[in-house]
Amino acid sequence: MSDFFSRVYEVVKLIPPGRVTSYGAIAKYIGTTGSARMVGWAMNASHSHPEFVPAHRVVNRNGLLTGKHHFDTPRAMKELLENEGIKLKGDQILNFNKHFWDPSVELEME
DNA sequence: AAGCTGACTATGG
DNA sequence: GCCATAGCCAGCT
Repeated sequence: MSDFFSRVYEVVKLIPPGRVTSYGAIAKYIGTTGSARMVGWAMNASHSHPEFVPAHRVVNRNGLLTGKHHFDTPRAMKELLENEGIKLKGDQILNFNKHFWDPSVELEME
């Protein structure tokens, strides 16, 4: 498996409960800024990962649950997020800025 | 082997 | 402010 995927999974697993981040933020943290698609692709391949990857905590830059349809059930993502205390308006995360978790900042990585 | 697709993001009109 | 286009790169057909 590529290191890229391992790093994505590692970062995603580091996302605290009740927090969310964006594909772009993860991509930036890894160093593949601009390749946010690859992060999403890694999520799609997360089913090949031996450990659970909280992909439901990863949303797009708008705080929209774009990847919900890739879960077992379309509402699984929403249910998981609400279960962690995140309020949602349909597929849109409310107070997204407040729940936003930037690995480049929170992990104080340089 | 070559081309298309995709869980994104930024920029331009 | 919303719609269209371009850049990104690895996996799948």
